[in-house]
Amino acid sequence: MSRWEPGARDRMTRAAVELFAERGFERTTAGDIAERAGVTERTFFRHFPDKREVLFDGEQAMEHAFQEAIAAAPADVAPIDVAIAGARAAAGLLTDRREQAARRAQIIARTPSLQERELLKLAGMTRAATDSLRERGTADDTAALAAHCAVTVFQIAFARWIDEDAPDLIACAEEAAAGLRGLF
Amino acid sequence: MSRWEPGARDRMTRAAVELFAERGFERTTAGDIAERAGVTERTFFRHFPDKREVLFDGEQAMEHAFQEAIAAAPADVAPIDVAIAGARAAAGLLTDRREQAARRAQIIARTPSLQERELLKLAGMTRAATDSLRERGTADDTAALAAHCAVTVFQIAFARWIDEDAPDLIACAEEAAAGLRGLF
DNA sequence: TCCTTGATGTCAGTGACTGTCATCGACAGT
DNA sequence: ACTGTCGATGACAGTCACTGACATCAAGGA
Repeated sequence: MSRWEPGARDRMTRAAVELFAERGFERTTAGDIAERAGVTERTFFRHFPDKREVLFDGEQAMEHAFQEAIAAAPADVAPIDVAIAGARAAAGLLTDRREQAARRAQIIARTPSLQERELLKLAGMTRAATDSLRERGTADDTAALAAHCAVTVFQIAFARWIDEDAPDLIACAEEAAAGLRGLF
Repeated sequence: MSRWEPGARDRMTRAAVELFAERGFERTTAGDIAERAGVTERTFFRHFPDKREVLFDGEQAMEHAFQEAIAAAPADVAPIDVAIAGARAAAGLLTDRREQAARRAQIIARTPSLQERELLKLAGMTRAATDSLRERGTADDTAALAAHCAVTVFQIAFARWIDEDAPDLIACAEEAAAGLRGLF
């Protein structure tokens, strides 16, 4: 038996989501989260660089899925279709966790400072997608535009999935992609 | 003659830009800015809700220009073209101030926390554009997609204007819009 | 047995904000 | 000129997000 209970990081994320849902993000201090998780505030900040980050712990996985799907696409597919395939892959990581995603989205929607962080993560996805497209030979400008479009598809699909009780996130992404094509 | 020198807000924005350029955003305290502007820290926070906001004082004007251009567009123009006309209008507010915009962009590029704030402002522009498109009868989904595309055009045009010494922001926007159409 | 390592606790400190109250020039009404 | 209100500011204390430095202690290896 170790000196401390294992799984501290996981306890902190759970405690944070609970407390944010109960009192809201701003009315929850880092000390509150740490206390509920059975650690000190200092330990909280050793695991998370700031208080917001505790809500964005899985984002890097989506970025990876996005990038790998782009890298894996056949060479003769058009950049916009490659990028959208990446968005679909990222969406695939969420399909099982709809309830959790909805709770998280509700907390973020109520808190401007968390919206900022979410936008930064989406910008990170955009940059990652842009880089992946470039590596397969897409021109810089085209890559950036296609990546932005794909992230837009992801965002709009996610919003509809949560807000309108749509059953399947991937289907929402297809719809959004179709809508995008329909604009031109 | 009044009790305090007038133009306190303007002095604070100037002082902030100077100090951020000299030492960087994080190494500048709100008290530093206030001191150089000849006021107290408390007064700084009466004018700006937070330290970052001092760099984003003119953003609302761009949002208005964006919205009004959308509202003023003829009824028979396609939504994506209306939205891009909005982006062009917003860009028009910057054409005269290239130097200032470049300084600001450099500060922001060095500071993640300022990037977050900028992304939030861009998201505000997207929402405003979406609302304006809806008001002229565009379907919700179409409006959101077109607004996202227009803001993307704005972003990419701005980046090229600053980074690649392009002479004219509006011309950059035309190029970006053409590139976007070329994706489909 | 001793030493190292890794995760944690403890504590003091900085800086971004916020609430509250006092101050004081300007301006209007008398 | 007298007076009262108003708006912008100063002064000050307080909370909370973070950070650096050092101490502690279980586990595992030499």
